[in-house]
Amino acid sequence: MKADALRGHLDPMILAVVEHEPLHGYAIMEALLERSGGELDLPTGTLYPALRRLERAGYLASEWSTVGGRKRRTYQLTSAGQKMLATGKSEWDAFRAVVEGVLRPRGASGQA
Amino acid sequence: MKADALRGHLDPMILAVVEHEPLHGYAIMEALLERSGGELDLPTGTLYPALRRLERAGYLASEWSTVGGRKRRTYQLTSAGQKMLATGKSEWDAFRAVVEGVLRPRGASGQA
DNA sequence: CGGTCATATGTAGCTCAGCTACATGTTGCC
DNA sequence: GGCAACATGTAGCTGAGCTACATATGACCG
Repeated sequence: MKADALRGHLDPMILAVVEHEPLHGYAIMEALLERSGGELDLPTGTLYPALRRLERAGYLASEWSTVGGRKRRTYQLTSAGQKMLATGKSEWDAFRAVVEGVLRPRGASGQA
Repeated sequence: MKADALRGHLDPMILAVVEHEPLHGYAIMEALLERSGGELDLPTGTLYPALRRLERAGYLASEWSTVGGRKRRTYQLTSAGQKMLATGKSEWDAFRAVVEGVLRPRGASGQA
């Protein structure tokens, strides 16, 4: 998958992954990989800054813990994050409709 | 629509618009606007550089003409452009599947 | 005849998200 | 000892789409 394609779509995807259960960064990476059927393999240089961005924006809240000697920073969705996720989903639907309307127009005046 | 969302998806959309008939820049803008139901209103600072980029890449070929005293640069799809459009469409399908798999997972192990 | 809108094309410069590459440390296995 | 998986993070680059600006013609109105 091309890198640019993700632009602006990654944030809601991350929020969606922690919607029902808080997860730490590494687990979020694995969840994205699994939900995408192995397609979405984020580099750490993408994920961790994104998580900090989302926390700074108030959509995620984090908490440190130690499990088996390893430090984890666990993120959970805030209420603002829930709203943002809902917004993101409907924005995705709108975006998808736009792209498909252009890529595969049907009906009235689109076709030559 | 957020600006970032378009990243990496605009190119195939432009190619799709000139798939069946060559169009000049301004007409491409209008076609995108129409096919998207008024959602996709590109600034000229986005479209014209994009067209030049696509031409440089060999996906479009352009030709100047004058209609009613106004100069037009008309773009048509090259054979490389046709291939690129097909590639772009299937990449879009894959991307869409990834996003929706993450945003709205169903089945096996995704849900909490 | 002057103003303004639609038509038509273009450039300069900014922004910033996702990337590559690097840096650090633990646990577990061979 | 060494390597993989686990776990988190920063510095710096890239480039596409954006804002703002610049230019020019034709059409319509008063």
